Amino acid sequence: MAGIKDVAERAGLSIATVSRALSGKGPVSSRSRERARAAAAELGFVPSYHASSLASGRNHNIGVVVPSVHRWYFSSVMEGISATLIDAGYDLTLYNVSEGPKHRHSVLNDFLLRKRVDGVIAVALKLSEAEIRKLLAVHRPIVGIGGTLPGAASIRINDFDLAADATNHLIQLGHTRIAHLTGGSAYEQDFELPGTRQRGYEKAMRDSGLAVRPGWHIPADFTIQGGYASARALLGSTAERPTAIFAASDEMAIGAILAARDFGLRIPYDLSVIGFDGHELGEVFGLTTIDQGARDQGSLAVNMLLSGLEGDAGHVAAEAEYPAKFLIRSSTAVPPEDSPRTRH
Amino acid sequence: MAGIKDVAERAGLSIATVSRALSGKGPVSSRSRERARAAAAELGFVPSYHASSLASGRNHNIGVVVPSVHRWYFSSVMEGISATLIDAGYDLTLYNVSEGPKHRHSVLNDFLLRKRVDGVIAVALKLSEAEIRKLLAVHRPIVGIGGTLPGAASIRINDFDLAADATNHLIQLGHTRIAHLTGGSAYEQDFELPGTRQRGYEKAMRDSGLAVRPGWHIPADFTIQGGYASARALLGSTAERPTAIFAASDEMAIGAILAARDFGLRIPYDLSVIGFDGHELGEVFGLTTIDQGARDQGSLAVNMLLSGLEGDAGHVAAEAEYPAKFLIRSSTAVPPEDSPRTRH
DNA sequence: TTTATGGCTGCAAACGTTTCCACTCCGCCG
DNA sequence: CGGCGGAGTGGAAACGTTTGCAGCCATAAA
Repeated sequence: MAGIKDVAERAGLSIATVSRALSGKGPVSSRSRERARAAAAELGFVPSYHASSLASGRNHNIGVVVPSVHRWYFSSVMEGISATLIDAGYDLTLYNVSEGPKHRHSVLNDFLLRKRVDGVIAVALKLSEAEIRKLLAVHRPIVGIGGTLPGAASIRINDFDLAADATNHLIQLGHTRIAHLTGGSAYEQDFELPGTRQRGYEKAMRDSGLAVRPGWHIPADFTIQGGYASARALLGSTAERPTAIFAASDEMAIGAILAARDFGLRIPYDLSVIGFDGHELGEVFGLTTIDQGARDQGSLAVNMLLSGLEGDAGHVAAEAEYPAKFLIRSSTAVPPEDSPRTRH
Repeated sequence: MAGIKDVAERAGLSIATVSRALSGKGPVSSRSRERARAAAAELGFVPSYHASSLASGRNHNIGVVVPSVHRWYFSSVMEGISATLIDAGYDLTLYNVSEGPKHRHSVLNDFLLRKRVDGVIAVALKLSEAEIRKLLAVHRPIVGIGGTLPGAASIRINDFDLAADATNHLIQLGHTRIAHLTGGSAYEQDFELPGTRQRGYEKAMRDSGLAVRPGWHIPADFTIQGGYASARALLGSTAERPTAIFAASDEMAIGAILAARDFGLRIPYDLSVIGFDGHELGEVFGLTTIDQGARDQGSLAVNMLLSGLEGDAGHVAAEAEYPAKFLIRSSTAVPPEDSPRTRH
């Protein structure tokens, strides 16, 4: 393996000059620059990552902590993050802590403290203040996505208002019996948005003087399967049936649509369904939803991080609210005229 | 930031001893070990990643190259890889090249050559021999998943035989008019398995003397949306309708089921559908499929890589075939008795 | 008592860059 | 015409570990 020394020899230059020529930092005559480049190319020289990081203190590496890489929202964000990082010439070190608290703990207290990343993006992770403090002590910038980080920058959507908007959309159509599919408790551990969206739903209901029936916000786990199972239970029950469902994720909404079909309910005539997220699959089902642009949020997070890294402003802009788009398709309509059968 | 020097001073030991004590390599008296540990803990010492990598030549970091992190198969494999790596104390550097050839090229010819990873896992990527040669020159082990890598280790399932099995399952049920949903051409660029599965399908058909009608293997793009669109086109056409569909992915199979429902076809009475992969969602649809244990393949790849790294065997075991499981659920049955209407 | 043995230990040399500093030119301004 | 500044260069000191080597001191064997 050729080192910078070999390049210097071959180019007839000093190591220092070659380093400057290849990195683009510092003044180098164009003649020297050419020579250095040529020699490096001939030798197939690639600078040692560790040596240069050690000497410069810059890693060109961003750590990303996610609760799962398998679910739609996270992999969407990841796509945005990874594409933007590659373009910027940065590595992306992935810490997927889906295996539970053990991994979460070792990542936060071991892996991430070894100063091998220049910054951290935490996706939908509720970090404690102590955890943030420790991270900030080692890495300049941290940005959170989908959840505020006390003391660090973050980018998020307004889950509360948007959930209220979604609910209001149904209310304005004339619905009064609106159920809500939300996150399960296991999910919640590290993740505040299910709760936030649920509160948005409750507020909209209350503001319109509508009852939030206890049986009508149902934990699912944000997946199609979960939404399907919960909606089956809901729609199959002998109690009065809702005329609309607001699901806190598109996946659960799709599950609800599938369940409704099982019962022969036509969407949107017998049942309106609105989701939340902007899942590509929503198109197939004509799902009305709120598109939160997960992918773009990832890109944005990277840009925030990198600008805070390059500019020595030290800390990154405090908090950015990402504008979500209301997407009205064909899964929501006015409620059925005949107040549907009230069994029993 | 405390360095090893500070720890040594505090513990009243030499730097060398502290290093050995903390890393566990080399002989250290238990008394020294205790002292070193205590001092390190008190100072909150975390060894510098780059310095130790530079000195030791070991990175404790694996590079993973994937064509996408957003689709089911890849994110499943990633889950397995990431969990196993964290347990082993390794970092995972993710190179997601879904953005196309530009990223693919810079990752393979730039990012990965800077010796910052100890090994590479390439998922479903068709690497050229030249690319593999360059990688092997820098990193000892490389293992591929879901695609053979000439000259490197790989772990894969037997796509050809399994696709034939799936097709034969339908044939044995009595089906003769069997359509196949396969990958699209854009997808194919870097990925050999759609073609392989298609050839398995064709072989099984030929072996049973059945016609492979040109209009009946249809490109989709491995997604639910793609499968849905293709199946709609297929089932809605005026031509003779197949009684069974073999989809090269579960997602496409699910799309086909949704499309069939649109046409009022009952699964499996009017139409049998078999998938391929082991997608969790298959359960909801009662999808008969071949579970290829994507997640476990990821774990296995890591173990192969790490054992080739720790043992200085140099190269990793050549090629492992992962056993897939045939999962018969309720989406396949004997074909309808009345040879269904042949329109036109 | 002497000599081998072997576990512990510390010194110092890597590892391969980046970057500070000092130095030499050269052109330009006063 | 002298001094000044700035571009270009090279030497050498970091950066913070790991590890080869050699020395040391017990203990066991002769």
